[in-house]
Amino acid sequence: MKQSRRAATLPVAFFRRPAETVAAELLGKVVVSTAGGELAAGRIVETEAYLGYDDPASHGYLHRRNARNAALFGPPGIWYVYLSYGMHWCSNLVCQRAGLASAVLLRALEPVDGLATMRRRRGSVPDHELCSGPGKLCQALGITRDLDGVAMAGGPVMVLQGEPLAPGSFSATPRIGITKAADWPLRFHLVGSPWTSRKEKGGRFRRSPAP
DNA sequence: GCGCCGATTGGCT
DNA sequence: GCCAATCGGCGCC
Repeated sequence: MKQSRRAATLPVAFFRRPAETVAAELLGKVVVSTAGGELAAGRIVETEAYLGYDDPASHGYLHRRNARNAALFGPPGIWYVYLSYGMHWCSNLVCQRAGLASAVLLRALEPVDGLATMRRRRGSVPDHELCSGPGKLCQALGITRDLDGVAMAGGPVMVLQGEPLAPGSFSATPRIGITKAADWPLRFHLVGSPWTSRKEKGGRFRRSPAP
């Protein structure tokens, strides 16, 4: 029986590639969570790639492995979830192959389903701030350490095929919130999306300097 | 609208 | 003791 393209879960092979490639291609895909017994879903509009043991910003830099980041060294297609600044959960999808410590951080979503649940979980914030950051989207989707090390396919939080993106609809910019190798252009976002963690700068969104 | 700062946990020096 | 892949509140243009 033929499955609808929209409803198909991404195959593990999708993640068996460099994090940079996966990060770009995750844009437009839909994350569906049933964590906590409630449905919440969003379209991915912003990601960040962490390349592996030779990326100074990766938690697995120089193969540093500990109790917190063990899932990062696991097989492609599993979740790596960690606590940031002692307060916020951040969700990654492991890429390429086990042992490389390569992953993609989900940074922002456009809410598409379960808005009432997201609003309740997030408190009173405007809708464009429900999932506009890695910690915020985890709170909105009910993601916690429970998801760490769990397979994406068939698990409580899955990524589905979205509509194909038009060529040139995304852009690569420097990574956010880190001090090492932050300038590497490994943050990907849908150009012009109002759902990202940062407002668009430059181009038509900013007045040109006086001549 | 922008920038600074504190909250709070865990792993490392 | 220090720092971190963050967030939200507050003060000041």
